[in-house]
Amino acid sequence: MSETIDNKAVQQPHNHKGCMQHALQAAEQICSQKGVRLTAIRKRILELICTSHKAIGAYELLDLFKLEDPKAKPVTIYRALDFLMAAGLVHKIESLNAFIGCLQAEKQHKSVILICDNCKNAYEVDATAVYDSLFALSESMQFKPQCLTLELHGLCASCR
Amino acid sequence: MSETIDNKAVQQPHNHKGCMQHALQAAEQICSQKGVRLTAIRKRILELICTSHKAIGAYELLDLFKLEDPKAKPVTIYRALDFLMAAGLVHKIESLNAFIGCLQAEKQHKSVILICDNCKNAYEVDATAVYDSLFALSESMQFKPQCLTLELHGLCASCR
DNA sequence: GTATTAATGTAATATTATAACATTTCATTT
DNA sequence: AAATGAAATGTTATAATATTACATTAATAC
Repeated sequence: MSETIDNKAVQQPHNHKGCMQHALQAAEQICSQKGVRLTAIRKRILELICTSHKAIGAYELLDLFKLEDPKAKPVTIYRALDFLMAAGLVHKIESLNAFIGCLQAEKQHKSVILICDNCKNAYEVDATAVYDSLFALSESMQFKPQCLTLELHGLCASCR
Repeated sequence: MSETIDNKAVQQPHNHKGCMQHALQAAEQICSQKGVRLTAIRKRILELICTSHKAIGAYELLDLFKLEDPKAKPVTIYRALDFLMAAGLVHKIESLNAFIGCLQAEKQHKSVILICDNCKNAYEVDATAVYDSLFALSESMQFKPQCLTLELHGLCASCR
């Protein structure tokens, strides 16, 4: 596995090819570890998602995918997305109904997604402290936490 | 304005009528303060939402509202929801595409929504510490935070 | 009372997501 | 390599969520 990615660095202008390669390598390894199949469709959808750091909608993906497979249907995309999300390779941004590639799928992560409403880039950054605080709160409420949606909209360093 | 509501108490079995009354009173006051109009439709939609602590979908609301106004259309509901959200009286739960009444609209609040996946109740609880942690993180990333989606699914004290 | 703005009515449609069932592909066993 | 069973994909249809555009009515300001 290649080295991990630095949260701050990736939000600067960067050689994006590396992100894509990293994501695909991680995907191959994670799927083989889990004994699940990264099929051609799934891999291609992941590539399309990782083409940029902007969240992409399912139907946008469909349009792109159709360029190569004109007979593709929505369910093709949603099935691939379900698989990729279950594998932790892709996350859904609920507040956008759109999807981003996970840059660090190989690490178990506690992250927040920072979404720039100007440039539309969305980055996952580590938020262990936030999670700790949330877990403490849950405990005090006797609430058993299972699945967190944590999305912060705003303006990124470049756009503010 | 009546006394504030205790986070923990509201999640126990309680006399729900109080919640509803509190929400409607707060709504009247907030709207009059802001100089906006809590029309009959808007008030009724808020009442319907506050009927329970379960998040309710726009089309479920429409079905209920149609019992009284059979000619109502989706946009009737979405307009009311937009108004109520802008006034801070209702929140959308993005991970459910559904809506809950805000129990403490009169207080400026930094809250997380705890959603029980068993009983479906959703409660907003104060999460100032979580926000502090998030703001510190934002600052370190030079990210200017504007709008947070913070929804924690799990099991509530009664259902765990 | 008239003008202006806000709210609502009405119709149509856009966007997002899933269900149901048939067929094909892949991996395993024989 | 053929038979089997499970997983993936193909195909059609439809469900669920949300918005646009324009007409009409109601409230507020002058």
